[in-house]
Amino acid sequence: MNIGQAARASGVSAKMIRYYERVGLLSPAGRTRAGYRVFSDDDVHALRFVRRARDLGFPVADIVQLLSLWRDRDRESGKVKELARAHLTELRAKMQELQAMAATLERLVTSCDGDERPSCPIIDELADDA
Amino acid sequence: MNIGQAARASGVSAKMIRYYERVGLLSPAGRTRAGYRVFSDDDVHALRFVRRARDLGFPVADIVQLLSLWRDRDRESGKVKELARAHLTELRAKMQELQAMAATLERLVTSCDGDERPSCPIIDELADDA
DNA sequence: GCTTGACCTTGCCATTGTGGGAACCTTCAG
DNA sequence: CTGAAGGTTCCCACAATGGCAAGGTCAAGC
Repeated sequence: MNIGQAARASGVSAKMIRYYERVGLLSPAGRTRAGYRVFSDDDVHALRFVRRARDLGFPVADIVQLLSLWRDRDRESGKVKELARAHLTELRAKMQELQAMAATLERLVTSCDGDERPSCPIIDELADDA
Repeated sequence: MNIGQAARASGVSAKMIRYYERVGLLSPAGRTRAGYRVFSDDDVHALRFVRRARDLGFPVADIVQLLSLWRDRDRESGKVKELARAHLTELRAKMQELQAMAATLERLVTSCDGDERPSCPIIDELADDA
């Protein structure tokens, strides 16, 4: 099948399939004589794998590892778990950053009257000379 | 003062000061005859404002608005509050995305033995044929 | 006055993953 | 044969930040 069909079958856009190939996440697809990429069912399977990993927020670099572990019949599940755990730690760190911002912002939003008058604790805190 | 001093005084890197000027967040700084940018205390004050807003995760486009509201003696605090509230909504949305990923990932990590054997629910779920 | 080091200038490259569009070629159906 | 749909590559853009390189400037010390 060609790239459009593979895209529809996998849920990965044609654009991204080309990108993944370019950055080495996927090995170069075969080509017809005219230069069209050709995909097998296995390729589509791999694309779905990639999409699911992306949906979990794994960066492309991690997915390279995950794909290789997936294909390794002798993998140690410990390695997969380590990757996942490290990523989970990343996610939690980002969540905490956002959480901290949100907490401050919430406090400010709550304390601001938000009417037609200029007095505004939000602006005041941003402009704080301290 | 020159850009390095302004950077140290504001906590915004020289690189970012130039960037903010280039993208129109800050009006172009004055220059010495030699072409060095010159900053006033007011400029530094604005830079600190920008840094605090960035620390709260406001995108540059929002900060353009916030700066203009800060300078507007007749601002309506309602407009500030609206900006802040919209950003807070964004933050919460991102947190929820991350939260969903983290929840799935946590379930998977917990269910994986993570030893030297290949069996791995994490890989299984990513590769799921369903 | 000259050298040296610190600091300034601009400009380009990289990041991360995704989309948009142009210019051009291929395939297939009518 | 022609036209539509879809493939190809390449460039651009996003957001915000850092790094590096080549070159100009300034101030201090000799």
